[in-house]
Amino acid sequence: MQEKLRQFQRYLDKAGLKATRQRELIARAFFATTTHVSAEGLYRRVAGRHPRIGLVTVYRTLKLLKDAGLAHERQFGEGRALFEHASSEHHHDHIICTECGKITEFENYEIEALQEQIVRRLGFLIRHHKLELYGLCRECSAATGAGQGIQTAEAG
Amino acid sequence: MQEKLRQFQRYLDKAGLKATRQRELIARAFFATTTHVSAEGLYRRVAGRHPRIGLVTVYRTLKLLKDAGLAHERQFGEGRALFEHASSEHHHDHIICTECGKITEFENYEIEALQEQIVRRLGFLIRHHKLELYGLCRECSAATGAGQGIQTAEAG
DNA sequence: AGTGATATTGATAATCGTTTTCACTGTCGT
DNA sequence: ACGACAGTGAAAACGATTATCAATATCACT
Ligand SMILES: [Mn+2]
Ligand SMILES: [Mn+2]
Ligand SMILES: [Zn+2]
Ligand SMILES: [Zn+2]
Repeated sequence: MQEKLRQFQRYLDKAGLKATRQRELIARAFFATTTHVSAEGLYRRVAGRHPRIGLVTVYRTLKLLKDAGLAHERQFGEGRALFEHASSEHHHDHIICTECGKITEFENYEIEALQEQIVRRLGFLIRHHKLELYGLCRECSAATGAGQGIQTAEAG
Repeated sequence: MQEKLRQFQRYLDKAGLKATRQRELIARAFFATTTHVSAEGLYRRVAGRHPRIGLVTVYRTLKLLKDAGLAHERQFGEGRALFEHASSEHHHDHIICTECGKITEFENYEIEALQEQIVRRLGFLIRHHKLELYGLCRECSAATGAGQGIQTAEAG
């Protein structure tokens, strides 16, 4: 957390940007999150104790955090974007429960490798990809009484 | 095309909806497309010869076509949605050129199978998925002079 | 073919997350 | 401390899509 804050300060300095009170507060709140958070959600966390900060500045600071390589922006389905730490850890993809909104992360080397092959075959140069599985989590599928039989992945 | 139109008419009839002049014109224009088209794009095609049709009706008819199982709606990146025929053919995923917007389709059974495994392991019940690869197509990567060396898929 | 209940249309306004604008304020190198 | 200029926040703008609503078209039933 302290290290990430320092990284952010360093980025601002190198980019000739100013280290403002608001930026530090927002970055601190962001690094304190452990899940996927929306701009609005982060705003509420910050505004709780610092009412003078505007939602616009949260949007702007999140963009800076992305530029600094410290945040990833995700667009699940429609609606608002969610942000999460851009850990130096592994890349991961997501499973989203369409009922309760729960987001589960996973990583699968084989899928990534297969994507590689496909792309190379087609002559593309891949920059990034998006793999999202939508469905019901264990709890929600139990609750809605959906059969637990074998399900065929069919996509949209 | 004639068959798809008939399917649409049948759907409208069964759902107690009316077969209007506008719906037929819009459906006809949609079935005449061969690529991914936006609501606005389809509207322009129709409005060319039938200026009395409104964009709103295009949106509404596209929703009906989806409900009838004849169209798929895709959300690539941000911005407007694109629609394409929901052929009875195989499911497919997409590669999108971030430079020129070209969309290439592909299907890979192994990836689908791996997704199955992951999901089953996590206890989810999958409804649909989204796999999109973003990068430069052959032409654009040549034009921008990006090296043709081996590229590592790294995702966002 | 005519009637009437009601589904549909299209112009317009509303929505919603995000970005721009702009006058005022804060930061930081000097 | 000064001053250039980047940053802030309130409000307005944005862009794709959806809701409203009065006027119109469809179609089952005569
Ligand atoms: Mn994540
Ligand atoms: Mn397609
Ligand atoms: Zn759930
Ligand atoms: Zn291209």
